[in-house]
Amino acid sequence: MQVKKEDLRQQILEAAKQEFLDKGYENSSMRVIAKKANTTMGNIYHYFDNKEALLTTLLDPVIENLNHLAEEHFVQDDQDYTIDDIEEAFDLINTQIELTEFRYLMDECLLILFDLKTTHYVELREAFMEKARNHMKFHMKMENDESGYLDIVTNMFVDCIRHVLEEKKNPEETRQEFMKVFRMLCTGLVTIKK
Amino acid sequence: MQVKKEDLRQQILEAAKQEFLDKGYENSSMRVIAKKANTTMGNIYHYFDNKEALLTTLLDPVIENLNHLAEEHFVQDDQDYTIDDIEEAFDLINTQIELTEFRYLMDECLLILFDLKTTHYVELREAFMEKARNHMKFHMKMENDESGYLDIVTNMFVDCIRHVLEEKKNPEETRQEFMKVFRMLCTGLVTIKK
Amino acid sequence: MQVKKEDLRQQILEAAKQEFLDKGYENSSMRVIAKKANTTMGNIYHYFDNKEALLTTLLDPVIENLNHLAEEHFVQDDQDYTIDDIEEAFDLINTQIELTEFRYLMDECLLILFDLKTTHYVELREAFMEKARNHMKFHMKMENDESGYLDIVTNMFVDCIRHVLEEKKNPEETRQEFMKVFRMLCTGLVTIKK
Amino acid sequence: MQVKKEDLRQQILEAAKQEFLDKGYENSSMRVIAKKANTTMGNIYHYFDNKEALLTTLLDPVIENLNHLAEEHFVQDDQDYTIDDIEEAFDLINTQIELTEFRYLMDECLLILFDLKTTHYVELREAFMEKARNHMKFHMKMENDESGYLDIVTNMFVDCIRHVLEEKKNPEETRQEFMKVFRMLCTGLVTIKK
DNA sequence: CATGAATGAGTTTTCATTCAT
DNA sequence: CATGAATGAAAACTCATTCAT
Repeated sequence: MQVKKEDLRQQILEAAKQEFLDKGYENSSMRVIAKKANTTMGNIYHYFDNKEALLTTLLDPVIENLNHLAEEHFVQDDQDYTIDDIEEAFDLINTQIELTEFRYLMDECLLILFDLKTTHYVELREAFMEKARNHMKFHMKMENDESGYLDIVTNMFVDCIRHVLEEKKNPEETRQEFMKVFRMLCTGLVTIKK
Repeated sequence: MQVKKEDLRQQILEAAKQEFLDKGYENSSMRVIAKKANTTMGNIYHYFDNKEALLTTLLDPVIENLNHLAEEHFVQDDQDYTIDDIEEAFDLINTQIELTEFRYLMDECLLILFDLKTTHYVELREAFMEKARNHMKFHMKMENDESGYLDIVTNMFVDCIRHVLEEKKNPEETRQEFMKVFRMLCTGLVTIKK
Repeated sequence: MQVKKEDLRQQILEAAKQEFLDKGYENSSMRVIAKKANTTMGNIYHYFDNKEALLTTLLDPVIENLNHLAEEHFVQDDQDYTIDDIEEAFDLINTQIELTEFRYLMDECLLILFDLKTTHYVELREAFMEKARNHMKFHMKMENDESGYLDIVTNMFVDCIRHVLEEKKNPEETRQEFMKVFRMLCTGLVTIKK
Repeated sequence: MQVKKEDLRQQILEAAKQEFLDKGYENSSMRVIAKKANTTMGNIYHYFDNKEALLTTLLDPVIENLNHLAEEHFVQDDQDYTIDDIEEAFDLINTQIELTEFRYLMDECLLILFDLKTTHYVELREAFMEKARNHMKFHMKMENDESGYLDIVTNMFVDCIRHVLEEKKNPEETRQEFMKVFRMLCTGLVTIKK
């Protein structure tokens, strides 16, 4: 009946992750998570201090990855793309995406993060989004009066990630799907700006 | 101090709507809604049978509008757009969007619907999404093996609506913003297919 | 079945007071308090925000009385008593004790305060005790090297109050009992100092 | 790292004693005791049957000492003291207190016993207190109508012990402090009776 | 209509105790 | 002996809902 420590820990985390994805963190109940992890509520507290610790364990690596991404990718000396060199640029991105940490971002826990309504992660998330908006603003040479536009496009980029993740394919398929949608989004953006 | 019956009903609905938007339906508490509506929890139950009745009152018209939209707009004899006639097509849509029920869809309650995790509305929402996917599949002459792609694009379309609504501008501005993002999205789609 | 609001509020407070006296605040359970107050746990939360609010409602007036007492009675221009004028001094005190707020201190809740192990009241209590020690130090013309002695005597004074209160007699009897023990304590102190 | 059996047993007892003194028996948690004893909760149960067994091990010797004291000291053929021979009497007590089991009573566990709110020790404690009251009643030639007075004085005697113990000085200092307060208490008692 | 008291099941969390290893 | 995983009951507190007034 007894499972080895690390196994159960993973089972609990997996159950929590599924519940958080399904119901959202705030609506998930420890009782249900315990049941899904084939253990008791009390026992979960041997592995995690409290409900938020479950969230923390899942999201802290994600936040760290987001910060890495921001530091490494959101650098302002990149070229900006036009319709003329966009194909070329995509080839570059296509290669990068295989090499960089982009793929580490492809984690369902991102969806938990983006659905959160409470906790301090909301602020961390918004801080990242602000950076992403600034990055995109630079790339697209946007004026301040286009800020609403910018906001929407950035969110669509996020949703692009979101929906790729919801497909739950294998990493390679996920990457391709992401590139397909990303390309479409960028093409639209650049064409319209022209 | 006493408010007329219909007024209070609206106040309650408005408070519920704001709470549902802020916290999500499942995380909203009747106590807070009552407080925001300047009435008591008990009194809410004179106007609405239960918590779900609040949701129903808010979402049923939205569902009805979605169904109208599906019946009227998702008809298969529409022209499909190519890069060559896209400008012309947009002028048409631009006109339609002013005349048709599109504008009635521009209702924050849509956001409540799209954030729901439980209740039967999830199924109604998914049914509408399926229709929307089929519609888009036709427009874009997609093959079955592109279904993942299709799914993502449809969701992005939804998010386009979502984020326009979150801007909370006046109707005319909202419509323009929507058209801007919609045009970008479509341009990307069509260009890529070319 | 329904009791008027203020009645039940008092019932709950009385039940809490008895439980706190019996088991100590930390060991008292809301469930038991509810049962003793003939209501449900949930209902207590209509009257009081949480368990500590029960304590606060009981102890805040006590703290206030202690502060009044300290301000009014712990004044340093009092005469100090010697064995020679002690009888005379007692007559004075006997009168004062009838007129001043001393009698308001004769509240069982003092016992709750003195048994507390946690919460911020511990600090408030100790602050008062420090003042009382200083007051007694002045009266008894104590030197610093007698501080241990002082501490003990002050605590015995407190216990004098404590045990008078535990007798649960009517106010007049309580006052007399207090004076009897107080006189004994002071006589011992003064005689020994001589 | 491993400690010899008897050593660990003592460590656990010491940790329990400190916790019981700090938080009271009822508020102490086995988890904290285990941590303070540098062992695990489970392991405590190899040495002691349950939480109450910890208490029993600490308090049974104390109870036994109290019973010895009662049998040996609470004998009714003692002299009774008056104001005239009190100095002489104190010299006697001062000697006795060094020789007799009085010193064995000077055990912090007494404080645990006097703070207990539950368990059968409450009854044992009260039984001892009753004997002590009877003893003091005899010494002071009290009438029945002075029983309230008696109760208080006995409790003050207990508190006298309590506060001496809380000072945590070395045995000799403790004895002297006790004598100082004890003398003051008795002087007051006897003088007043006069 | 309106109030807010009342209920009971739900929530997260803690705790003494047991048990497999 | 020792570990720490596991359990189940109890803790404080919340919440949708009902009902007396």
